[in-house]
Amino acid sequence: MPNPRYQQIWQTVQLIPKGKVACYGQIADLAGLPGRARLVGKALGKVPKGGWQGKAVPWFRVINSQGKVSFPVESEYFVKQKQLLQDEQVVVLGGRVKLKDFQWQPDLSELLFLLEF
DNA sequence: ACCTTGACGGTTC
DNA sequence: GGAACCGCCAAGG
Repeated sequence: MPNPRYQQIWQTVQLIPKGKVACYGQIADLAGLPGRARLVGKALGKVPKGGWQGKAVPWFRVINSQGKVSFPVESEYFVKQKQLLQDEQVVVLGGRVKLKDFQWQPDLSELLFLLEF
């Protein structure tokens, strides 16, 4: 079994709606791990293929606080992430997403609803 | 127990 | 914007 903190992070990432993105730090906060953005990065690097508990983990919807994709532009993963985002109408220019337009901003009622399970 | 390593973040220039 | 710098801290070796 994976580290429980990783599970917590994966589950939080699963809440990001299609067509939206979130930052590492934002996920850390929502997961109850404030200040541990880097841990989120580590956890995403260890997402099991095939998802977690039967659901896919949309790792590609997580970018850094500057709105940039956190992979070297020439890397395979950079291309893949960009592709997956664009497939759901998220605009990626120069490796960057306009957070102002695409960042997930759950309101309180939404969070309470999502945590109902 | 010690050390290195991060898919990071905020501040500052 | 972007680069340098420093803080952060659990995981894994």
